[in-house]
This record gives sequence, C-alpha cells and structure tokens, in this order.
Amino acid sequence: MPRNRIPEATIRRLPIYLRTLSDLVDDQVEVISSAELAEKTGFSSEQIRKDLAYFGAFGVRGVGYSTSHLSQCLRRILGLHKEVKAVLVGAGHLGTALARYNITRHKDVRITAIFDSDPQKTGQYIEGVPIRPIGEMKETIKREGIKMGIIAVPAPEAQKVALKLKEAGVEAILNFAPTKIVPPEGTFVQNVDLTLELQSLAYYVNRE
Amino acid sequence: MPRNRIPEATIRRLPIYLRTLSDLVDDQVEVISSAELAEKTGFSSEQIRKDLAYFGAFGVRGVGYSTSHLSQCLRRILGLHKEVKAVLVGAGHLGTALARYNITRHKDVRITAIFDSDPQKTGQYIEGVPIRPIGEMKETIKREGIKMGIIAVPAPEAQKVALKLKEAGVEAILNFAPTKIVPPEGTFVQNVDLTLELQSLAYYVNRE
DNA sequence: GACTGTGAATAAGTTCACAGCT
DNA sequence: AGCTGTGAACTTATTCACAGTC
Repeated sequence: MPRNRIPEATIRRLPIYLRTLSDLVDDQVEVISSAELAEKTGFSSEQIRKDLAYFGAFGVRGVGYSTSHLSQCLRRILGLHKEVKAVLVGAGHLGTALARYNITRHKDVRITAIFDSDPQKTGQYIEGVPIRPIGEMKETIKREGIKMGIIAVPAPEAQKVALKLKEAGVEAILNFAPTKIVPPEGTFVQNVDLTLELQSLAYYVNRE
Repeated sequence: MPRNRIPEATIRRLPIYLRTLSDLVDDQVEVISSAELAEKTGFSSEQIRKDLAYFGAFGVRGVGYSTSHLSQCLRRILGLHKEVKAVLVGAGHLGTALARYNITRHKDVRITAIFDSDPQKTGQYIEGVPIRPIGEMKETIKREGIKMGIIAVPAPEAQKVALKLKEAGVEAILNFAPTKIVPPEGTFVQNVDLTLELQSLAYYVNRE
C-alpha cells in the first residue's frame, strides 16, 4: 500500500532486494541490516532504507530487518504473493528460450499460455505448455484473467500484438521485439532490446 | 569524440536513434528534423537535440539532420563503424537463443566465440560458431582481441566468469545471469535480468 | 551502541524557451 | 520561416547527515 507515488527506479530495485532476502531466508539468516543488504546488492544502504520506507516502516531501529518478514512484504508489494500468470506471444528462438527459462525456474511469474502465428509451431509444447494459434489468444487471456504479456515476435508485428493484448485485458507488457512499443492506453510497457544493449555497451569498449 | 562526460542515459538512446536512422536511409529519406525523429522514437525533440549536441553539431539549422551522415556519426560514436567482436559464455537455453538471435540478425556486434564448461556441448555449433571448452577462453579472447563479453551462465558462476573475462582483456560485459555482477576494475557491466524485469512488471498489474 | 527513517543537500536527467544559423 | 544548439528552470533520483528508537 504505497503512501504516495513510488519512483520507478525504486520498483525496479525491489525484486533485487527480494531475491537477496530469499537467499538469506534459505540460509537461515533471520535479520539483516541495510548496510549488509547494501553490500550484497551493490546499492547504498541509504537508498535501500529510503526505498523500503516508501512502503512503511519494516525495520527495527538498532537491529535491522527481519528477512522473512521483509521478503513477504516485498512479495506483497510487487503483487507476487499469489502466482502471476503471463502469456508469451512468439515462440521463436528467443521466445522459446524465455519460456523454458521461466517455466523451469520461476514460480512467481509464470508463463501459462504461449501463442504463435506459425501453424508449424502450434500444437507443439514448451516445457509442457502448448503453443496455440494466435486466434485463440484473446479468448484465453480473458478466460484465464491474464494481466501480463511477453512479446517476442518480429518487430513489425510487435505494436499490433501489444494492442491485441491490451484489448484482451493485459495491463503490463514486457517487449523483447527490437522496436519500441508505444504503450496502449492503460498499459505499462517495458522494452528490453538485446541488440540495443549490445550496441550501447560497445560505446564503453576502449574508453575512460 | 565526446566533449565532456556523456550521461549514461544518452548512450542508451543512441542505438535507438541509429536504428531509426538506418530505416530512414533504407527508405531513401535524406533529411529528418528532431521533431520527426522524436515522433518515431518516442523521445522528445529537445532531448534528441541535446543528446546529439554532446558529440558536436551534426544538424543544419532550419533544415534538420542528414540521415546518412548522422547514422554514420552515431555508428562511429558507438564504436560500431568496425565490426565489434563479442564472446558468449554459457550455451544453455538463454545463451543459445541469444547467440542464434545475434548471429543470424546482427552485424555490428557479432558473437564470434562461444564457451561452455559442459563437455557435452563443446564441439557443437550454433549458427556456425563452435562451442569451445571454457579452458580455451582466455587465450582465444586475447588472440582475437575481443573486448566484449556476454555472460549467460548460472548465477553462482557469473562473478567468476566476469573476472576471467576481465583478465583476458574484456572491457564491457553484458550479464544475463540472474545475479548482480560487481564490475571488475576497469570494466563496464550491464546487468539484464529477465526474471527481475518480469517481477517489477508485476507491480504495475492492477494499479493506477 | 547500533541501525532505522527521513528532511535537507546534491547530483543527474528532462523540459522549457529562445537566440542564432541557413 | 524553420529548425538546431544551448543556458536556465524544473523534475527526478541519490547521497548526506542526523534525530529517533530499540
């Protein structure tokens, strides 16, 4: 329950805190200070305290944060306390890798439906999840109440797919297509472009 | 030739400008204004002008920017005017998808060597590039003068791999392992964590 | 004494607004 | 007239520094 508007930068750090805390819980560490968390995550301790304080006072002065309590709170803040279903559109190399990676490893956000326009692919399975024709997308998303979409289709189709996802009820989109998607009204879009990452990285080769 | 220190945010936008400009060149468009470029990229025209101006005056007042000249300049600024070689470490699902995606599509930054510790994988090929044992990594990187590394190994190994890459002469690292890599002295590290992206995205489901 | 929570100070990044070329 | 290049204003994000609590 955010008190006011939360900086996007903060939201993007929360999953990192959560991952670190989960590891600590696994290792039976019960309490951690912001300074220790800082060392493990690479962010400053003030930043961590400030980020967490946006959502309330989770720590104990003079002591630190309860790892289990804080990780539970972060899960809830992020909306991961119940499994989040996501739909993947596009089962090419990248889409398939993402699906395998996600389905085998992670539980919080889980790809429960995959769509592709290629009839050769539909009917196949990725880690037990069937690839279905794109025509069934809207209905499936509505029926299953899916709110999150992952786009891994060729660039020229990405914007259209985003719109279809929105129309079906999706509210947050992760786009891997090498093009910038303009967020359809009422959706949040995060673009992740691997080619772009590589290209901007090239700038840092042979400098400073 | 940067006049002073360039904001990281600017560097990350340059490849997007470049991509848009390349498309324009292909479409025989010779000149474009910052306002038109703004519409195509989603950034503001002032921002685009400011970003470009960090590197010099590429535009013509009253006219706009020459698409071919500007794209050439951006290529040079990013260091993409000559092919940039990159090494991929880790040929699991994600690494393999990245390699296929990169090798088949892109020319600017090209994966020319792939390494994996699994003897079952070494000897296989991804799009014509052989997967080699990790023991050969250092020597290959040195011999080929590779400055860029892509890490797609399991989290516990990522930091070690980063250090090895640095020792071999790599200066910029793109890390896909689900852990934050602390940049070894003298390297620039960009962490891209797909799981994290999905988790922070979950926050935007069912809000505002 | 130790560590959190937070206002105040600083830095980074974006938008405004306009002077200056062509 | 049209569009760039840029200082100045503003907004967002980070760091400092310390009062408050256990």
